[in-house]
Amino acid sequence: MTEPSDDATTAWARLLKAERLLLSAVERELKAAGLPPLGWYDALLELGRAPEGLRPYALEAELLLEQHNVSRLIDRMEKAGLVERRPCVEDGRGYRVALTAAGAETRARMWPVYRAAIARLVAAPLEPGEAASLARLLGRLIEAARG
Amino acid sequence: MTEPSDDATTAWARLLKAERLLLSAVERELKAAGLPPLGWYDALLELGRAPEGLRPYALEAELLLEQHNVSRLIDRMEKAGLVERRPCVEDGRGYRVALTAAGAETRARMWPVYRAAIARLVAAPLEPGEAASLARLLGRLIEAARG
DNA sequence: AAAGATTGATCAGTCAATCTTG
DNA sequence: CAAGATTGACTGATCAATCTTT
Repeated sequence: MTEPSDDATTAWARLLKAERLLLSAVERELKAAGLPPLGWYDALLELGRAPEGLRPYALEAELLLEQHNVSRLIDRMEKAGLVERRPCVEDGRGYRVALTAAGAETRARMWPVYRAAIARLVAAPLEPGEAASLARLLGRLIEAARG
Repeated sequence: MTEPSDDATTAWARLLKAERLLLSAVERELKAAGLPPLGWYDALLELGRAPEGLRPYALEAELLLEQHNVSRLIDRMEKAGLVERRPCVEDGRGYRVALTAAGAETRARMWPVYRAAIARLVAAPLEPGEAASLARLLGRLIEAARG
């Protein structure tokens, strides 16, 4: 079948629209609170799980970013003092990126704002169980796009 | 309630991830076919519904773009010969944007590529009826974000 | 003053080329 | 040569200021 159903086309259009609307609302709230953009949160979160630091290529896979974008994201976050580059003994080509204390602190300040936005924009509009349904359906799309 | 459920948080994370993955796949395919980015398609589609042209502020609302971004999008599309700016008798501050023949033709060439991508990325991974469920749930988020 | 639209400056993302080490 | 990472040049998005007309 090469013809998508109307339902599939509507779902696709709404996926784009919902993402834009919700993401822009979240970014607006973070900015209003004097906090960094959401992309930084994701990076800080991943790095927080690896006290010894992560290789850029590992961040690349987690964040769905390209190599040069990771490189520049790390540049900006390092400049802001939130992460640091540490030499890597096992592979001289690369290094490890690790959270600084300021990075951990910034992530901690971002979460309440982020959490409140998710509660209002995602949890509140849905009936109990619908969030799980939505997560399941989106999970199917993600799996299929990867395979 | 200010604490989102885990389901809501998962749904949010997957909304971001699914949108990124699917959109980047679609953009890749359009580019591989020598076609313009998806944002142009949306604009061409809206303009195709209004033979007499649309005011930029109307496009702004439809496409969820900001005024200055619409202004520059029109610049690029006009430069590519796909739309034209027409004087507007009823309001001297603005103008109307209208499709050219080349714009209509480009939109027609984009649709088969776009349609095939939606079929593969959205329709194929879901069971019958699931696309409708997904569309409904996303619609709820969109409504709530607007209200 | 408010609405419609544009512009210059700056910041982030992308492309292609490059550099270093495995 | 392949993998990890960076850089310069360009394109696109954003911020703040501006201009014109209502």
